Order: sequence, then structure tokens, then C-alpha cells
Amino acid sequence: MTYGDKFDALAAPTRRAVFEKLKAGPLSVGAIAEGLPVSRPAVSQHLKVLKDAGLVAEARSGVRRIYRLDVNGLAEMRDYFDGFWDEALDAYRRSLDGGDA
Amino acid sequence: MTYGDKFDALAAPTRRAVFEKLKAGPLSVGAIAEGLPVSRPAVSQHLKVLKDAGLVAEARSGVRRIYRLDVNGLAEMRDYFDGFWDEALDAYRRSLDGGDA
DNA sequence: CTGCTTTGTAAGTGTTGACTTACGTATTTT
DNA sequence: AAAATACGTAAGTCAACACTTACAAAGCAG
Repeated sequence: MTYGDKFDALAAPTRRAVFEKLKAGPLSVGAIAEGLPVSRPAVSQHLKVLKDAGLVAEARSGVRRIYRLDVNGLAEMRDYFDGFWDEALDAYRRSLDGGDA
Repeated sequence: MTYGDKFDALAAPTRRAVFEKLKAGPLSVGAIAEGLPVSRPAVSQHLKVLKDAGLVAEARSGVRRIYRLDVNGLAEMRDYFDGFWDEALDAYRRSLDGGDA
């Protein structure tokens, strides 16, 4: 549930493909696996990692499990990244001021 | 130089530590390695990955090499993430409209 | 209740990669 | 020029992990 887990979860290309498929909306495991070049169990394992990282959420619907993006997890990651961005820009401006004038 | 390379570069904890050290400003390789629980060559290897991913830039200064964050690479990653965020929110709102009203 | 569908999990395998030590190279200093 | 500093690179090792097949569980249809 930390930043590191999220970056780590998005590192593997297949897992990123799973994640991006959910951009369009909630999907069942089978629907996610369709078109991907890996087996369905592999997709299940990727979904577990994404869920543990707080990037996706799960809902039962009969025999299916519907996965969707976790908006809160996305917000956390965006906040972290925005903070990083601000600090980096500050340091960049300082380096221009003090270092080159 | 793509998004995937950037996420992959930030997945490894040590490499993320190297990256975050550069938030405060440019540093030499030795200064980066100081305090980290890995050898200096390991830091060199991490810096190569970060540089290939477009996240850091290098400058020679005498016998030292000064590394700094690559603002352009950071901007690319932020843009990708913002786009993702927008699409995800759209899909989220659509799912609330059509699915639950 | 029996069978079919959908999914998660266990166990095993192969590859990737993070790390180490040893060495080569370039630049500054005396 | 010789020695010292700061760094990158090569080679090897060990653990992590993405993936597979086989199996178990849970819900729905006949």
C-alpha cells in the first residue's frame, strides 16, 4: 500500500497491460485475459499484486469477479508524483540561481 | 525512453532511493552512494538505468560526474499519469451513471 | 444432485536482474 | 611522469519473479 508497491506493481509490462485495460471500465478476469499473450491464471496473479498495491478493487458478481481501478490508489500515486515534481522544480530553480549567476 | 522504461526504472527500491536523493539537487556518484547500503559500482549501474530511461542527466566536472534529475523525463511521466488519471475518472463517472442510476 | 463455468491457489521451472569483487580509464596533483 | 582520485565496466553469483500446468472451490443451469 505504499508508493514503492505501486511502482513495483506497474513495472512488469504484462501487469501494466492488465492495468491499462481497466482504464475503459470494470472487467471480469476472463475478459481481461482475452487478447493478452499469457494464461488466465497469470492474469489472476497480476490482479492480486495490483489489488495488494491498492491500484485495483474487486467485486463479486455471481461466479465472476469484476475488477476496476481503485481511484483512491490512483490519487495517492498522483499526489506523490506531484510532490516529487514540485520539489524537483524547486531544486532546479535553485541550481540555476546559486550555481550559475 | 518510454513510460514502461520509467516505471521499470523506479520499481527497484535502491534505484528509487538514488532517484530521490537527487530531488535535493545535483550530486556526484560518490555522494549518492554515501549512506546507501550498496556498493558504489551498484549505484553506477542504477544511474545508467535511470539515465537510459530519461529520468536523470549527467555532466562532467573534472574527474567527477554530476547527476541531476531530467526535468523533461519527469514531465513526460507526469503527462502520462495525468492522462491516465483523466481517462480513469471518466470511466468511473460513466460507471456511476449507467450502472447505478 | 450433476455438470458446467469462472476463478483462485499450489507447485515447479527458467529467466531476469540486483549485487559483489576485480579491473581498466580518465583527470587532477605533486 | 608518477601517484592518487573518481568513475565505469566485466564477470560471476544468488534470489526474485513471471509464467506454466494441475488442482480445488464456489456459484449457476439442467
